[in-house]
Amino acid sequence: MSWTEERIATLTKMWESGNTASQIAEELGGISRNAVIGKAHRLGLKSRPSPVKAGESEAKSKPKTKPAAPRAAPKPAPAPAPVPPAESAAPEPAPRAPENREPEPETERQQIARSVGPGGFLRQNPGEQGPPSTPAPPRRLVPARPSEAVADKTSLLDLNDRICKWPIGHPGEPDFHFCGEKVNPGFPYCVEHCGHAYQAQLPRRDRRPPPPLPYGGPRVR
DNA sequence: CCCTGATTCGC
DNA sequence: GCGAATCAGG
Repeated sequence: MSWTEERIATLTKMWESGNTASQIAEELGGISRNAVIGKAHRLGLKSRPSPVKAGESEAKSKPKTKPAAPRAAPKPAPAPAPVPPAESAAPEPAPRAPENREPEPETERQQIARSVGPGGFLRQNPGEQGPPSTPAPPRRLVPARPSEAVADKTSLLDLNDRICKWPIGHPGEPDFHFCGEKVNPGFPYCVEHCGHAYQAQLPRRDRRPPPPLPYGGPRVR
C-alpha cells in the first residue's frame, strides 16, 4: 500500500476531524494504526488532542531511555542550547501578502466576532435565539456528519488555512470535494459546518446509533 | 488489559 | 519515506 493523494486526503481529513488513528487505519484499509500516526506526523499533522498528552506537564518529559534497547543503541543527547525564553506564543502571524487589495479590516473583524473557541461554540444566528446568558452546557465538541450538498467543487489542491475543509462525498470518488467556504477563524471549517461538526456531546447512555462519519462512513466493500 | 498518540529507527 | 516496535499515559 502506498500513500496516494486520496489516501493522504482521507488521512488528513479524518485526523483533523478528530478520528482516532485506529479508525483512520480501518477506513483506509490494509494499513496499521502506527502507519497512520507515522504518516500523520510526516505530514505535519501531529499534536492533536491525545488522551495521553492531555494532562501532561512539560517538566515531566522523559527521553524514553530504556536500559536495554532491543532495536538500537540509545542516543545520548548532546545537551544542546539552553531554552531561549524569548518566545512569546504567536497564534497566527498570518503575513498577508500584498494582493493589491483595498484595506478592509472591517470585514474580517466582523467574522472574528462570531468566532468562538472550542468549549464555547456559538450557534449561527444569535438573532434568532434569545440572548444565551447561560448558553450551552460545557460539553465536549465531537465530530458529526455533514448534511450539506455544495455545488462548488473545491479540490484538495484548493485547500488552505482559510477555506472550509468539510468533505463532500467519499475520497477517491470523482465528485469528491470540499466545502470551500471561508473558515470560521480558528477552525478548519466554515461557520456553518462548524455548527455541524461540533455538537454537544450527549451522555453515551442517551445516544443510540453512533453518528456516521463525515466521509459517508465505512465504505461497503 | 483495553485504548490512545508519540517516538524511534531499521529498512 | 515507511511502519513495526516500543514507549507513555488514560
